[in-house]
Amino acid sequence: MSWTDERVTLLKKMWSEGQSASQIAKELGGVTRNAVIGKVHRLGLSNRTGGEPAAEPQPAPAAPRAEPRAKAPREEARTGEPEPAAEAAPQAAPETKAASVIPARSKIIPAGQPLPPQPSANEISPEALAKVSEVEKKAKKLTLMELTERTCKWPVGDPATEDFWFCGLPAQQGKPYCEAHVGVAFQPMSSRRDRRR
DNA sequence: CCCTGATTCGC
DNA sequence: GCGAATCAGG
Repeated sequence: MSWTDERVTLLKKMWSEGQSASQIAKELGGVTRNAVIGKVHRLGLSNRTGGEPAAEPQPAPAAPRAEPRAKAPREEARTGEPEPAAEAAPQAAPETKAASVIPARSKIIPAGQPLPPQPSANEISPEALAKVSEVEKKAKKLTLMELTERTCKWPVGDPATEDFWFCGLPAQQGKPYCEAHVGVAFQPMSSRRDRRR
């Protein structure tokens, strides 16, 4: 496979959307994530800050090459790159209609089984809920059959309707949900403290 | 172990 | 230019 115009276009699109190199590679087919990453760099869009070039001055003009080639171990010397890479999380809206985001508890729960924990809104941190609502937009919306060992199995919607799917985003290693859903699924004891009953 | 991107360098 | 191998990190 070669980097045709449309393949590059798709690459750019997905990369700017925040898709991972491996996801892009799968989508494109015929290439590995390494190929994707390599291309991304050659295209000069390694900096995912969609907008600006983030002008990065070239401080150190490559120092003298002590020992040239040779099978010697890689030179880890990074001439210079303070770049804190602004990880500005677009948390924004604190109160994102979170409530509607919680997986609806159907009235027809079979014999009460493994449905994921479905805490009530009032006992989850607003941040976590906000995160969930954000993530939901990017959810893969998988069907039961499409879930795998490593996809988020958080259910969304009412199982009794067509509007039901599973998150499907990459799950946290060892956990059944993606980062965002792990956040609302597993809470520290402290938060459910005075919930005596 | 799973995954991520970054870099090098023979091709 | 390409991308496997490798590195570094979560």
